Amino acid sequence: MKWRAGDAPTITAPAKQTAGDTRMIERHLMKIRARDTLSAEEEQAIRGALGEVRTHPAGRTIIRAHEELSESTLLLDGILARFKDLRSGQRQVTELHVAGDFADLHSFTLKRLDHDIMTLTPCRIVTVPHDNLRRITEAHPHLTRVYWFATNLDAAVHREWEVSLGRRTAIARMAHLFCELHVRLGIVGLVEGNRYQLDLTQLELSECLGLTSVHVNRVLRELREQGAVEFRSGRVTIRDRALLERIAEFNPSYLYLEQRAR
Amino acid sequence: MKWRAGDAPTITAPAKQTAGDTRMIERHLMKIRARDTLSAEEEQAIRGALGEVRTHPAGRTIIRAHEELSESTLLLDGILARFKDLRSGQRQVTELHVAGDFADLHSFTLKRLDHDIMTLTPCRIVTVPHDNLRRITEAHPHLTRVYWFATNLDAAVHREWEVSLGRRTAIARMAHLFCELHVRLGIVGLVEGNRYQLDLTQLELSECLGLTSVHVNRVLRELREQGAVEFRSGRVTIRDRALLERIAEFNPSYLYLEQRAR
DNA sequence: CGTAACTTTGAAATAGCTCAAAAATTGTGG
DNA sequence: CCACAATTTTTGAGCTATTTCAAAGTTACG
Repeated sequence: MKWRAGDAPTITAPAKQTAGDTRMIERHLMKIRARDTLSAEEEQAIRGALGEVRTHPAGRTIIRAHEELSESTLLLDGILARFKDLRSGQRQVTELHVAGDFADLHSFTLKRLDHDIMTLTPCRIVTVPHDNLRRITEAHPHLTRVYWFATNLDAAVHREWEVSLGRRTAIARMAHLFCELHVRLGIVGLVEGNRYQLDLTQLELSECLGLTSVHVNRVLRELREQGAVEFRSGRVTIRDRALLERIAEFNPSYLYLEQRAR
Repeated sequence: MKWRAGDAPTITAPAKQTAGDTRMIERHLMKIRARDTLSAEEEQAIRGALGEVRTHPAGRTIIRAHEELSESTLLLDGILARFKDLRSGQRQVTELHVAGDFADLHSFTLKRLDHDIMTLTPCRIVTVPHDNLRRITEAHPHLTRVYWFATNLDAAVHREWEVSLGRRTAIARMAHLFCELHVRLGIVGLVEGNRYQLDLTQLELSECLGLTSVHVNRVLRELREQGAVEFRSGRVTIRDRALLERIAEFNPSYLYLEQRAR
């Protein structure tokens, strides 16, 4: 079952682990290295900044708007959603996060968030205390830019979603989201060929796309019938990537997938 | 007349001025000080980072997507729009910028932008070379956080626009934009009582709101008839702020208008 | 003062929504 | 491992917010 925000939170036993586990932040490093270089020293600085590892079941709001935050959350596994609800109960997801993403690196400078963050699937996360981030900004200018870049990348995703929400048709929005996630999950090694796991309900997809779940259902059928992409039991199978990207008018340049000079 | 992107750019004679002009960046400082404190030394570092002053007429695309950038643009006067066009010619504005905003501080870490930026009114800007920003990040950790915060604030605005575009009705979107600009222009001293200058066409408003200009026209009439707000000849007059905010479901917390600890 | 840009209005069309219910799937306790 | 309960998906039928198309006013400026 998937829980809505507002349900009583279940206490999650924080599964403390050795934060230095070499493989743990592998996907995070893959994401950084898709765009920049990291020195051994910088990698060490990142590892040294890690706090506790925790696991959360699906459907938990793990960060609430307006709460003062003293750490950021790095997603190791699972899918997180940033979202806002209107009084009517309508929800808009403003970004999805995948393994390797910071869910709320922006809380380092904002101190509190203007939105909630919830788990859409079971998630493993590691905390990064702001004090440690501050030390990084004082000692590692390049690494600071790397993380500043990461928050600017979130903003670029927000902009592309604004274009989808404001101007793309329902089918193009859906196609665009599948394209984006294909790229983002590919970067961190979570795509096998033309397939990737995406354990969201059609309601959750609709909350990303500014549509109703009923219409998402119809749009998924249309995409399937056109032979572009299939979404079934939490798995996306891209049948015709060129077609899908044409429907979406997808241009990955907003994901900044090129190496930058230090 | 307002020019569309794609028109031949007119050469703008860069009006070089003494970059140190004390008042010049006043609005920029007001914006920062609405959320943080600045030491005299930091203020000096900002002034020392300024490059050339330029003026552009309305309707010029002053920064193009994908171009490599070596400086950022601080808006001194006027209104700028970040936008993306679809193949159909439909345009989505992803953020409006007002005096005191950096239009593209994110280009410091991104190196190139995923969107164009154009002047919607005549604009005066001052450039800030990235080399100077880099020097700031190496010598002024707090000021670095202030500017990182500024880009995170842009992202917060993007998120709120995603909510508008995805879930708000046309009338609420329009009302919300008027509320947002009332606050943002107020911060930099550009609101007189219940009125502020906003020299945009209804087409430009529609490009912000994911609507057609025809529907913007009808929505403006509705807001006027309800007695909430009037928009006439480039001027917004708020007749009933409480009503306007109720229509918009406006909550300014996403604008982070509180002082933060250094 | 003429012309381009912008605003306003009307009428018809439609993409996506709402409401409702059935079918399929998934998770759970026994 | 089964059977139930809950969740999720699917489909149908009617509805509506917003778009489209078209044309008439209005404003602004060279």
